[in-house]
Amino acid sequence: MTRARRDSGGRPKRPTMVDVAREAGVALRTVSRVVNQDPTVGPEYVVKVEAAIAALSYRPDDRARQLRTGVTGTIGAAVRRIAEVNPELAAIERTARDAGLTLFAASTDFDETREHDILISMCRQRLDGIIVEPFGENHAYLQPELDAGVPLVAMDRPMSGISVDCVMSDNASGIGMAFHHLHQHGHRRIAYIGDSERVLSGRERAAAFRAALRAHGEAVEGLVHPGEITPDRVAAALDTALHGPDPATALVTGNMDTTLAVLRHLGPQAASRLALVGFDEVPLADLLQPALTVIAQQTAEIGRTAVELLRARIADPGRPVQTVVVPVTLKVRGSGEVRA
Amino acid sequence: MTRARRDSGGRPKRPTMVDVAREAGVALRTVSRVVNQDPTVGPEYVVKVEAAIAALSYRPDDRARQLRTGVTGTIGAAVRRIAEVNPELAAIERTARDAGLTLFAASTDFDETREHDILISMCRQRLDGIIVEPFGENHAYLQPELDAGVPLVAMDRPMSGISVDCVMSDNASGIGMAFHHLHQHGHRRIAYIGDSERVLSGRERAAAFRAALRAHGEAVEGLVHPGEITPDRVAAALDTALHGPDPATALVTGNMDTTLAVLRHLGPQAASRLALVGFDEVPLADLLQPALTVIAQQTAEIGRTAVELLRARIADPGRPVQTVVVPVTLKVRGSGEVRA
DNA sequence: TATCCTCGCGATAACGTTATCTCGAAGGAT
DNA sequence: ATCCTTCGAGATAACGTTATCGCGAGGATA
Repeated sequence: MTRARRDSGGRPKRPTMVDVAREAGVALRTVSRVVNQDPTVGPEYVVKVEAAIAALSYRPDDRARQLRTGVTGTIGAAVRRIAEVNPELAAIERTARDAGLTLFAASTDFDETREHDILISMCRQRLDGIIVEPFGENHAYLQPELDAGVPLVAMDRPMSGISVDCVMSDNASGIGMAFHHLHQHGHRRIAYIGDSERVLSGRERAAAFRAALRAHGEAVEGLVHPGEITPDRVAAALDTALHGPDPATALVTGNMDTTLAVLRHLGPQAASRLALVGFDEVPLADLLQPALTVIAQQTAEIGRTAVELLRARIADPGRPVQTVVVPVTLKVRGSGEVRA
Repeated sequence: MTRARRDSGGRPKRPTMVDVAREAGVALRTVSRVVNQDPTVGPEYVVKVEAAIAALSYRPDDRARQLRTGVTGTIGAAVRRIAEVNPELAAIERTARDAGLTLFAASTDFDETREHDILISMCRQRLDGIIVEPFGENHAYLQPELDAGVPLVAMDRPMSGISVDCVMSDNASGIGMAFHHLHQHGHRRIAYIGDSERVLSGRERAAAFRAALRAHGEAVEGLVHPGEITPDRVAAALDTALHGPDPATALVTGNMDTTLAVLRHLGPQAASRLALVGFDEVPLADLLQPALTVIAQQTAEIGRTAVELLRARIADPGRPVQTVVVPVTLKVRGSGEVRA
């Protein structure tokens, strides 16, 4: 057992390959070969080196290895929120692990500046590739990184100002399915409350809803309410839709946060009388009364595809940019089957 | 605009400080000084270097910097699940960011092998410190890392086999509060279903519940059911507690997953007739009927404290090991106030 | 036995950055 | 006018690893 050296700061200094080589009485390069399981090393050397590694409790420094080899074996994921229910991220982590890649995840936190900082930081760390759930308005600042060969994949929404691979849900079909489902249950006044049209997914969903209304010969006025997802804004939209002269009897919500805001504003009693289909799965949707009917995104498929797109681009930086659209499914649970 | 060089692999090669120095006509060291905002650089040099940086779209390589300086500015968090509701992790990310630290989070996924791999990988990356929500039985394999000066903090549970800083909730008090609350509402047969006593939190909570029963002169038999959190096991425990000769009228659940398993097994009708207090906050607890009364952990405080403990240890590796116990609070919402 | 490979280990350069040291020029004091 | 100090920039080593190259020993072939 060799005592750990300490540097001037007083903090212990970890042994390096040089130390191991000295301890084992072999060359530095031989230690490297043993660590990397190079088969051309003689068995007696392997024994000596492994003994020295154990004696010093040597641990290779990945930073140095990465610097030398040029690859990090790590991909980054800049998502809106880690630490919240995020099945896409879970799928990304699982897929990355299966591919032997380490995942580095960070929350952009609905903050454009933070998104910028995270992405630039990931570039400076020379990650092998980056998956981003875009939030900002303009990502043209990433063009130099793209030119430098940084593999980049957008998830849930395309990026603006640059051309990158993208995987996203079929928003239009999903909204169409929700509308159609409610229409089939006898509703004629169906309202929509959803996210702001600033982001593409919000734009697509609101547009699809307007199109559905028109296709069924219904008027659009007073029924489509995109905007910020704040309790107040959602409450106002809800009041307009439900308490006007020609009140809606059914509602489609454009994403999970809007769905929850609606449920909280209405309260359990009123909510149970309203026909409601939410876009996006909601945790514990099955425990609510009535259980919540939703348009579910294939989140696992989206996350998996994001990693596969990224791996494909890492393997072939020159391949054509690709957009994958993943279908959505209707989950009938009760709230969407309230009759008019 | 200088064209990006390509290495033999065909992938673009990013410009380095040497390239910038050549472009700017200055020494390598001067570029480094500009990048690091060294005030001793003459203004005309700053202009020249910054122009060269922009022209080449140079981006410093953090790996090389980290290797040279020895610090990564990054802390790791090995938690059971990123991508699930995890307020502790959210607080960790926020606190780390405010401290100028990058957070690297990974899911141990309730898998001891995976936990081991993640922790070792974090050590190899020479992160500045590690926060771990321990899962495995024995962490003695981390002793060499501790000796080497790797700062380590346990969250939610202490670690076994090594002595490290720890922040955790006051489990015993929480269970006591839950029991007392139900007792005050007239219940005399109160059952407990919770996690396995294999882990310390499960052990503490079950023990506290037994102690509460004894303190109130109640018999313990048939009322305390620790074990794996599978739907079948929870269902069996529930049947034993509720359908025996002397059935329980109230229930304390030992953690969120148990609470959800109970609610799902009982169904909405039966659940609304049972007095229930859950340990741990449940997402959407306010939307259930009745809304769920819980013992809430101060998750934000726990996450923040974990980072602070880690920073303190990074700053002073020799400081005494410290355990912080954070109080819990009772959130009265309805389910715990069902009378006997 | 001489020659040619082949195999396996060692010396050394290189990855891209920062830290240490040197050195020249400028400016003030004697 | 000379010396000393100060200031700012350049040359070079170093961080810990892997890749390239060289070289000596040993076996196969002529």
